[in-house]
Amino acid sequence: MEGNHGAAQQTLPAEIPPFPSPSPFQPSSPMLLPPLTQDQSNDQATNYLDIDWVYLLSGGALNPGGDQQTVASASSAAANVVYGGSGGNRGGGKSKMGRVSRAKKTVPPRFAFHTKSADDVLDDGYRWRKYGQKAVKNSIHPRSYYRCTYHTCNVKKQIQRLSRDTSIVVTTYEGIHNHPSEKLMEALTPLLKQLQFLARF
DNA sequence: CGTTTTTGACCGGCGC
DNA sequence: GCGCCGGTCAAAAACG
Repeated sequence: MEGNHGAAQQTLPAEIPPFPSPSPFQPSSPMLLPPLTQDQSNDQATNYLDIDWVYLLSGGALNPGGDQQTVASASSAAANVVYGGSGGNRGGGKSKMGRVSRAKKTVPPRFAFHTKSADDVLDDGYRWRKYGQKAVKNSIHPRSYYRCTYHTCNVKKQIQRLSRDTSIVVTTYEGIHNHPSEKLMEALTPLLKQLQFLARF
């Protein structure tokens, strides 16, 4: 979000270190959100947490007491994306401005995945509703914005492809779900029932 | 007919 | 203060 454009502009880290090895990550396997360090809300410093969980889950070991990959690298490659505004004027033609007070500017912790997949949106067990799409600078691929459709859940995620390697999809999560995913519950219900049955003895 | 996607406009922050 | 830029809104279309 920190729109520092000029010298080094790159909000999303286009340079998360890639996997050392192809991880056996299946897009259909439900993922639990890993524990996050609650942001300490530094004044204006965006607390950018960028961990390659796929790498971690696939056997990559962290140094104890060590530093995760808190990468906030910014690379600059000047290239202007020329995409003309489409002529067709369609939805969204609003000219009123009395918008209700927006959410405050709190920057929840974010973390990104690199996924090698042919499909943009990977099935993580939650239901997402797309609410935006923007062209990314120095990339021909757009970035898509999704939001969790659960009633009171405000988790968001962004999906974009690397311009260089089209097979790499970067999924950036923002926030923590306050509810279990229906797919997870569906998978867990038989186990819970069996657990209850066994607990009677 | 309800839900999701599409897509230009709008908003707020930041650099100059 | 202006303009760029990334993120969000919301009307209409698309989808089932």
